[in-house]
Parts: sequence; C-alpha cells; structure tokens
Amino acid sequence: MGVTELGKLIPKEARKELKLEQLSGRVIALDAYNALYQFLASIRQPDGTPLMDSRGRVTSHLNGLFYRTINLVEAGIRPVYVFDGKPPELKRREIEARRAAKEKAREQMAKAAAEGKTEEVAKYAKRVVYITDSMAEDAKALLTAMGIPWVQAPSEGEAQAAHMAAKGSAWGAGSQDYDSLLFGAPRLVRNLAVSSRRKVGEEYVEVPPEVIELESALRALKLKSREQLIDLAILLGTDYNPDGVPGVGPQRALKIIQEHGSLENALRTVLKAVEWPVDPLEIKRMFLSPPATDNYRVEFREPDVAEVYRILVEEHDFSRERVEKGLERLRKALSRSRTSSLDAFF
DNA sequence: CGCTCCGA
DNA sequence: TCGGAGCGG
Repeated sequence: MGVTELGKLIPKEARKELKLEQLSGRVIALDAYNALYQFLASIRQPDGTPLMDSRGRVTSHLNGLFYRTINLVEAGIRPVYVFDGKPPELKRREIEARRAAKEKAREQMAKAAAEGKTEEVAKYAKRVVYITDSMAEDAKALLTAMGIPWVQAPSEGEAQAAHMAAKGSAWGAGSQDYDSLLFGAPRLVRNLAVSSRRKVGEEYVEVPPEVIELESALRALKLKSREQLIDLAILLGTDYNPDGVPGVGPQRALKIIQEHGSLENALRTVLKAVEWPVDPLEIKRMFLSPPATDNYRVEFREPDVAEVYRILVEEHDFSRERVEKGLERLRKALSRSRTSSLDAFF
C-alpha cells in the first residue's frame, strides 16, 4: 500500500532500470514484510491454496524467501532484512481499513467457493493474506540459519531501512512502496528479483529492478527538499491519511507545494477549509523523525547447513534435494563475495 | 515467486 | 538455448 499515488507522480526520468548484477557489492536494507506479503500472495496453487507443510502450516513465505535471497546473494547483493515492529498509533485507521477489506475479501472468497468458481476463489485468496507472528519468526530463523542479517525495527520497517540507508549502513532501501523515500532513504530499489514479471491484462511484462534516487525524484518533481516531498505525499494520501485531501489530485497537490513552499503555508491559505481526520503536521513529524534504532549489526556468516535442513526439511517438509541444491548455490555465492570484496563479509 | 522439465 | 507449463509444501 503505502504512498501509491506518489509513485504514479514519479516519472521515468527519475528511475534507473538495471540488472541485478549492477547492484553487486551493495548492502540493501529490505522491507521484510513487503517481501513476505508478495510471496504469500503469489506462491499459490491455481485454486488459491498456499504451500503448506504436513501439519497445515503455510510455507509460501519460506519458499520465496529462501530462493530469492539465494538469487540476490548470487548477484553479489548483500541483503539485510528489516522486520516491522509495533505499528504506530497513527496507522490504526489504515490497519482497521485493511482488516475490513480482508474481511470482505474473505466473504467474497467463500461465496465464490460455494459457487465453484475456482479462479475467483484464487483472486480473493490473495487479498486475504496476513502475516502471523509465527510466520515472521520462521522467516527470521531461516535467515539466521542462512547467515543473512536481519534487523528488528522498533516500529515501521521502512523507516528503519531508510534510517540504515541514510546512515550509510546500507546503500539503499528495498521495497515496492515509496515510503522509504519519505523516511529519508537516499535510494529506493524496487522490483528486486531475478525475473520480475507482472501480469498486465493477460500478458506478462518483464519488470526489471529499478533505483530511484531521492535527489532525482525531487528534481523531476521540481521540489526543493524531502520535506516538500513529504508535504506532497500527505496531500496525496499516506498510510496515516489514506484518503489524502478529497478533491485534490496529483497535479494540483504538486502545484500547491511548489507554489506555497510547505504544507504549513498551504494549511494557512489554500487548504484552510480542509478538515483532516488526523493532524497532518503529526504525519509530517512521523515521516521526518520516525522511531528507528542504531542497535543492529549487518554481519554475514557462513550458512548453518544443519539448521537450514532442520527448519525447511524436518520442520516444514521441503525436499531435501532442493534445499541441498539451494544451499550449495548459497555457499558458492558467499565464498565468491568474500574473495571479491576484501572487507564486507566476515 | 522461482525452479525444473520438456518440446521446439 | 529458449520459454511455457506445472509444481513446490
């Protein structure tokens, strides 16, 4: 979700498409929940059933996380996954709205199932995706066993990832959402996958990785600062005010910020009559200085092979042969990274 | 989503 | 060597 409208406003000139290998040697702070959601939504059977172990526990997220992480490391990328902590109070309305939307999807799914419409069931099933604590714990345990670092954010994962990128602990933040830019990441990496394909109508279109630099985005939008980008986003709608300002579309919002210079000025003039469900200046403060921690380490280790087998094969019924093959790729890729960059690993 | 297999 | 189909858990 995030700031979808902002994404539509960022033109192609501000985006640099590239090959995964061009990110070789970079530490990228990945929004773990964003990735897990994608896996849980897309790794499914045609009827919408996710992958599950023999005890009925969902494993789609582990499947996706395992193979994607290996691919990133093979490309020379050093991923550090950032997990969400406690959501900010400001997000409560959005979280409730999402829960309601899922509830509705669940009902539609049940209806489609009763009518025997398999494709419809699959469509709605993807909207009902949720990440339980145990799924997050599984993912963290797998990453630890793979030797890949992860960080527990105090609150929003994207804010923590942006903080790490701003400090230089990471080169950029990786997510599909644009919020990292608002939180101060100097670079946002999107579509971070080997063969990112997206269904457009009936066709599948290749979606290569892309980097959006904060400075490029500002230049393209003719804005002077991240603060102005935040102001723009608040007019368009964020997770903390999903509806934005009714009646103000992207072009008008951009014009308001360009001409009035700041949200504060606009609130005193053109937006004087607007009623806000939450204080927009509180939202601005959240983006400018969100909860984040410096208590983390970005350390890559040799994979603990036995532990990966325990989690994936013994605990969750993955095929031993496939996991073995994956671990071999991971091991090779890690040793290559070690010889090519003298510092980084270990 | 990503892997593997198989047919061209 | 490529790419679509089908499966993974």
